[in-house]
Amino acid sequence: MASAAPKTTSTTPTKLRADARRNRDKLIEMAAAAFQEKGVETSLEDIARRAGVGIGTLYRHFPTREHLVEVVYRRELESLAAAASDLSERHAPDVALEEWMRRFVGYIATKRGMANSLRILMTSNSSLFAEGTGLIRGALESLIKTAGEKGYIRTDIETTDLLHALSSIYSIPESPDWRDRSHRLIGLLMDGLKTRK
Amino acid sequence: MASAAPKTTSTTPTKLRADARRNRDKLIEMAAAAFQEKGVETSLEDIARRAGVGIGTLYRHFPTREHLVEVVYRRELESLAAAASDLSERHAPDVALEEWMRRFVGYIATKRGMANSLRILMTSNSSLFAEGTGLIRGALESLIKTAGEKGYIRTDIETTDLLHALSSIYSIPESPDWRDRSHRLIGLLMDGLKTRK
DNA sequence: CGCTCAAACGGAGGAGCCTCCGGTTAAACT
DNA sequence: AGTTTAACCGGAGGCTCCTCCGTTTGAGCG
Repeated sequence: MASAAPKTTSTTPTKLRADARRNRDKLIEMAAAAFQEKGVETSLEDIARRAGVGIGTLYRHFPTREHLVEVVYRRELESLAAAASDLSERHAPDVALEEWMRRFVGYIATKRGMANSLRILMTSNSSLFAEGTGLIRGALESLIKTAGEKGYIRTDIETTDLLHALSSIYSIPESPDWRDRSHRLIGLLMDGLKTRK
Repeated sequence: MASAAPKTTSTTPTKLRADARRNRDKLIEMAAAAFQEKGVETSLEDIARRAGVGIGTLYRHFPTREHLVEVVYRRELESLAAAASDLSERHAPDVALEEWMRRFVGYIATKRGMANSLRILMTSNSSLFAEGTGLIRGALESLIKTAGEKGYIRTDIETTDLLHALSSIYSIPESPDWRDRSHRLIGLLMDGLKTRK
């Protein structure tokens, strides 16, 4: 009964008519923006409106709110992972690492508050999250590795440990200076990473 | 910010105007019936209609769907627990135990399918569930105890074990003969309980 | 009793959800 | 280029949610 969900990767493989693909992309883009500023509870009708399509079109592409959330979520995760190699090319390894951690924090910041809705996704489609953390872990790992090899930071760092340290930012209570706090924490971590053992 | 939720026990202590209490009780009763036959997703408007009150009245008493669900849930839990002593008075200890287990099974049967909605409650108000299982455990325990003391069943039974065995019925896949299966399981358990070690 | 008024009622109204289907159009074929 | 048609579009419609506020009523008091 409840099986065989169609794949909905952001790099959609299924062939779509030109107009369909256009609308789909626009919807994802607008949904991302809307989720950002109003949380996942935003009106779907509003998202459709912003994308300049009818509500019917939205529902055809994403039969469920969760489908849409999933695609947006995965997309952001992928771009965050991709940013790692990008930053590596453009900056010194330590700068790249720090900047990436900042972005990571910025990313999970937007995810607070919609924890409840994400939980539904989490239980119904846990593979998404497994993949997701895999991607992130990989990105962080490669940053650590190159920075370590080139002598910018120590080499005895466990990726998992650093990831945990970053994730702990979740638990910093909501407050106006949340961003500052998390950035200070990252600074602290960087100092620690640069310490020769 | 999110704290100090008003107590909503089924034995409501807060003084209410006569009409208010009447409506409240009627609403709970109808909600229980509606949840039973259509699941927790039933239209609240429908519940109000059945209870013969306006939707506004429903929302005043239960600002949230979850509030209503909680009250109904707790009520049923309490009556299930209360049934234990009732059965004890009316039947031989072993019969009482078996009958109670049947009712228990019947109860959790109605809770399948609305697992998702209950999960929200579970995370937001876990004390309810702690209390709930406590009540149930207590009821089962006293049934086992008297049946054991009077020599109807063996005395080396752990309440928790039996409870687990009963709860495992959750995992029996949905099917037309679900009820039969679970009753056979109970029969099996009873046979085991009567075996002198 | 009859008055008073805080408490309770109830339903209209604005907004969102989701479905359904007649109209539109990209793209394959001739 | 013209035709065909399957894929796609969009919004009206039926339903539910939840709030807000004018009206009704229970119950304490003179």
